[in-house]
Order: sequence, then structure tokens, then C-alpha cells
Amino acid sequence: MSGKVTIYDIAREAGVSTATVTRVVRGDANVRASTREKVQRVIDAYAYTPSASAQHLEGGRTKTLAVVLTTVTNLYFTRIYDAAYWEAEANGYSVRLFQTKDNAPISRELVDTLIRQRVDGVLFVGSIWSTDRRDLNEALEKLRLYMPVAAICPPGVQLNCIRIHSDLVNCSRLPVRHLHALGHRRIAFIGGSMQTKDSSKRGENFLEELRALDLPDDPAYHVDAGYDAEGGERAVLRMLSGLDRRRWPTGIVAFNDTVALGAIKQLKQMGLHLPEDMAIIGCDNQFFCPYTDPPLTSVDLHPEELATSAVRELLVAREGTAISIMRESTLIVRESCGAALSYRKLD
Amino acid sequence: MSGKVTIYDIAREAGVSTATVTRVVRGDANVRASTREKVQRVIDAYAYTPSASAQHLEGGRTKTLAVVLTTVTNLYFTRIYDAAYWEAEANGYSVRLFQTKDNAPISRELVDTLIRQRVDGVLFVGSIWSTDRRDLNEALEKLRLYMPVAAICPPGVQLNCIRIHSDLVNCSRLPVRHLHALGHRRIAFIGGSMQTKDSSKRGENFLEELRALDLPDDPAYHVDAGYDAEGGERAVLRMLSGLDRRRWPTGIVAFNDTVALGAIKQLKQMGLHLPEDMAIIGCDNQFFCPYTDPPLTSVDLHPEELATSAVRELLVAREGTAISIMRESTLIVRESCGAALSYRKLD
DNA sequence: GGCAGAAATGTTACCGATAACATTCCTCTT
DNA sequence: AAGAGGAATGTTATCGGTAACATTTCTGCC
Repeated sequence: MSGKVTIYDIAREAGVSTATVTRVVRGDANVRASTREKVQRVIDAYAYTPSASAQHLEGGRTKTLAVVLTTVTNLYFTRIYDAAYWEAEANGYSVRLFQTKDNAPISRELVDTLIRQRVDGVLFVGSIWSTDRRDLNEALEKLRLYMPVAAICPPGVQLNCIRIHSDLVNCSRLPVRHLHALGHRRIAFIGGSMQTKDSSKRGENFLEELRALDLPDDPAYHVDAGYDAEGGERAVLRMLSGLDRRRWPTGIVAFNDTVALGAIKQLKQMGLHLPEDMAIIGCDNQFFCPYTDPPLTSVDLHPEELATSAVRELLVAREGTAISIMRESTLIVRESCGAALSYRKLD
Repeated sequence: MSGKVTIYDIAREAGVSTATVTRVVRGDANVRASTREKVQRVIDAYAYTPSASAQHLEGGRTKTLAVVLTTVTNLYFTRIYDAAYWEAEANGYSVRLFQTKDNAPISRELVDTLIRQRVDGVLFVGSIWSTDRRDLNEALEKLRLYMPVAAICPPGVQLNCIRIHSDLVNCSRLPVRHLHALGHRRIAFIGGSMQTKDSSKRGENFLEELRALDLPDDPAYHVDAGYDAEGGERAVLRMLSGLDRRRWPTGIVAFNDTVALGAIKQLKQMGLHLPEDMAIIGCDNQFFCPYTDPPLTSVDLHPEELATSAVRELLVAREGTAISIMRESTLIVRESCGAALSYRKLD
């Protein structure tokens, strides 16, 4: 790293003005072939590429979007980022990824960083909704002074920005109805932490669905499980050991596939056979769903499509845009719920 | 997004010079308290934060590193990125993530982009080694004109940059020795595509290990399986259906945990019981290892530590540095290989 | 050969922030 | 009360690149 090569170095070395170098770099037609060649040779020799910062300063656009999520080690977020990345790339934009530690809210520093970078748009994903509502809207207001803001969030959330909704209604409805159709009557929900918007919304929708189908909405069937496999294990243990065996649920809806993974392990450890003794449904349709034992039925929220839409909207956003888009969830049926008949005898 | 607020706007609005605004922003002591307050009020009102591009132009540093990997949907890469991100952040740096489609090599455009962004360092991870060796070193040479370059790569790879080695020797040795110690004699390796450096290196090490232990190194025990679960399924099917049952291996080493996941499914589908009929070991010690059935024994390459070291080295890099660092692998024993005695009878 | 007009190239102000340097304003001290 | 000297603030060149505008060079044509 010998240092920085600038357009002046190239101009001097090639014996032309900086304007001519710019013309060559940008492929302007009004350059004599011989000049172009001469300049290009120097450019190649020095591996010169104009500085994005200087271009931004002069041109006004950074051609960069930001994606903010809690952690990229979460598979769901990973798929969102990946889709956003390629959609942006296809439009000549690059993406900066920001992680918020510990489910942390939108901090003052993050807003600062985003503005400092002068990105041309931000996409918020996931549990940033744990931020206090007033703080959140204040943060969004500030950001919106500089750039369009989009969020992938549950429907009904009041946010003054582009909202792309994951379909949490069907995300609860599909698994509950599926289990109901298979004959299940006692259905439990494990997952999330009821403190965060995303999770509690899912929990609410779940309860509503139970009531709509006249199923028991016993609070014992509704336990926190965090977001990881260990949480799933603990939740199952806590729930079942707290209930008389005759009141055990016969079907479990898990917050996500990872939680389901832990639940499955715990259920087996308690001597239950899946799916005969207990049905289970996950969420996110992760790559490992076909490989659990039994293969896990799961809801696909189509995060890739949400991300793609979000990026598209950001790129065409005009001041004050506040549209809201929704992509419906899909239930991917595998074998973790077995067939209807095997359950009836449990009731 | 009403537009861009600049330091001039703040200066005008506050009735001071831009120098004073800078002083307030940077916390310079030589500002009268009343002035500071007045300026700060305007800054807050406009959510002003100095533009990183302008700062870079004037200051010379972007305080940004780049991480280049094939895809963030791969859990191994995800862990590397996450660790690099926080290590950089702890040092006041931010990270830009670049993905190379389809295992693609370091393209001319990528080199261009990295230079254009004037990042203060790049970390390459994974199968960029599929790039032709001469092209690769040429690309690195160009990059090194502008910034220090580091790579997480197999030991022995000749690259003119900081090299952080994942410990592929032990990555093959540990599982083979483990299986050998448990009494296994016919051990197979499934995984990767033998075209890429990373995989073929692993394959070579595996064979060497077999020979060192006087075990049969039948080419039939050494099959491509790609990098995903489906590849694992297919590899097992192909390998076993091509062999007389009496020559079946009794232990399988998989390229990674995801491949192992597929292998396990296929093995069960063929009626085998795990671990009694077949032992299996994965690699990467992913979060789902404790949750497979049986829980998967796996090698941990400690990607987080590799990433952390890489970032540290980049941050202190001087011209021409070309150190090489290594972190040893660890075998995490779970139940997918069972106990020694159960296998002996298979021989 | 000279000139119009197009093509090629050069000159320069500007983008936003910073820091070195210059200037103005205080506050003591004697 | 004057002046030294430090504190507070202002002025301006600079970073790398771009584009509008100015200038030079090259054509072709009569």
C-alpha cells in the first residue's frame, strides 16, 4: 500500500488535464483514440479508480443503502440481507450492513452513523421495535431528514416510513388451522419474548386464532422461548412439566425453526414420539427443515421477497412516501404433524 | 429527506464560522460555553453529523474495512463476519461486506470497487482460491497498492498478503483419529468439490491421515458432496449404492455439518441406525449440532478467532507485512460416533 | 489558404469538512 | 489605564473528482 493515487497523479503522468482523465474513466466519446489509450495505460499501471468519497462529495449520491438488523448469525436476517444485497447490486447500489447488539434498539449512535455515511436509504429489519415508540419515531424523523427509510415490520405498526409487512396473521393462522384440521384441539405456542413487538404480535395473533376456532386459550399453552434452540428446549420442559399429562397440548407452534429444533429434542428426551405423540410446526422454512427427524413443517414468510420489495421502494422513494406492502406467508407441509387420525386418539 | 444539511448551514444558522462548528462537534475545549450551547442547539435541531466522505477526503482515512466472502447465507462465513464486525467496531472501524456470486473468483470489478471505496483493509474468506493463481496474485498486487490485504486460507497457500490459517490438518486428523480410536477401519470422506483449493486440501489431508494409520484409502471412500445438505444425501447414496455391503465404511467424515445433515437423513432412509451402524463427524460445530439425532460430533475451526486475528493484523499492518497465524482446530465430541464397542462387531 | 465549426483538451469553481494560521476579544497585572 | 498574553473565533487552502465553460486544435470546404 504505497499510498493513494489521485486523478492528478494520473493526469501528470499521462501529460493531460484531470478533465481528460475523467473523460477516459467515464467513457466520454470526445477523446481522441490515441489520448484515450495513453491515459488508460497510466490508469492500468497505477490501478487507479476514482475515490468514492470524492465522487460523493461532488455528485451528491453515495449509491449506498444500509441494512440494519440485530445479528447476521440469525438465518432469517441472513436471507433478508442476501436478497437486499443482490437487488441493490442489480441497481448499481452497494449495501452496508449494521448490527445492533443484544436486540438493542435504534441508538443515538446508530442514527448518527447512518447520517454520517450519507447512505441513500436505510432498511430496518427485526426486533428494533423493542425501542420505545417515541424514541423510535424521533429517530426515524431525524433519519428521514437525510434519507428514505423502510422497515420490515408487523402489519399495524405505526411507523412514519415505508413499511414492508411480513404476514404475521397468516404466520399464526396457517399452522393453527393446519393443526386444527388434523384434529388437534389443544395447541400451544412457544417462542420469542413477549416483551418485543414482533413476538407479542405473533402471540396475540395466535390467541385470536385459537378463539376464532373455539379452542382453549389456556395461558399455560403460551410460553416464552427466546429465539434459539436452547430456548425451545427449556420452554417445552417448563410447559409440560407444569401441566397434568392429560392437559398436555397435542400440537406446538414454535416461534421459528430453531426454537422448534430445541423443542423436538426435548420432546424426544421426554420419551415422546414425533409426530404420533406431538405435532410441531416451525417458522421460516430454513434449510434444515427437511433434515430434522421428522422433517419439520414450517411457515415461509418469504423474507427474500420482502427484502427485494424494500430495496425497490427505497430506490424510487420520494419525500414523504409511506406506502405499505405485504407478501403472504405460505405453509410448507412436511411430516412433523403426521396424519389426522393418529392424533384423534389423544383427545 | 429534505436534503443535505452541511456545516455551512449550521454555521450560518448559529451565527458562527464553520471552524467553530467543527470545534463543537469534535469537542474542542477552546469554545465558550455559551457558544457551544448555541451551536449544539442548531446541530440537534438539524440532526447534523459531518459527512464521512468529506472527512475522508480531508483526513485520509475511511476507518472502514472490507470482508469478502462467497455468501452470507453460509453459517461458517456468517460467524466470521460477525466476529470481524465487532472486532472492527471495538476499534472504531466499520465493515463493508462483499459477496462473490457463485463461488466466483476475485473479479476485476471487485478489485475496482474495493479501491474505489478506499477501505483501509480487506479480508478475503473462503473459496476465492478458485481464482486462477496468477490472476489472484495480480489482483492482490493491485489491492496492496492501496490497502493491506489479509486472507483466511489453508496453510501452505502461497499468497502475498497477511495469511490467517484455518487448521485443516487437524480438521482431517482429529475426526479420523477419533474414529480410528473407536475401532473403525473403513472411513470415508464426503464433501466439497475437489476442484477448489479448500476442499482438495481437506481431501489430501484426509488421505494422508488414513495412510499414516494404515487404513484403506480406497478412492470409493472419497466422494464429492458439494457444500449443502442435498449434496450430503446424494454423496451417501452414490457411495453406498456403488459398494458391496461388506465393503461399506463404518465411519464418515463430512466436509461440514450441513453436508452431514444430509448424510444422516440418507443413512436413516437406507435403514441404518446411527450411531450403531454408522458413525459420522461433521465440521464447523454449528448451532444445530447438538440437535441432530444423534447429536453430531464436529470439528470446530474457531472461525471467530480467525476473524478477530485477521482484523487485528489488518489494523496494525505496515507495508509489506506478510505474517501468517494459525489457530488449532478442536474436536467437539457428541454422540454421533457412539462408543467403541458397538462398532467392533461390524469389522 | 483561410475560415467556420466541430472536436479535443484545458481551466476552474465547487462539493463538505478540517486545521493551520490569522485575527479579535477578554482578562489580568502592574 | 495600558498592554501582555491567553482565550475565542474567523479565514482560507486543501483533500479528489466533476462539469460547466473557455480555449485550443483539427477538419473540411470554398
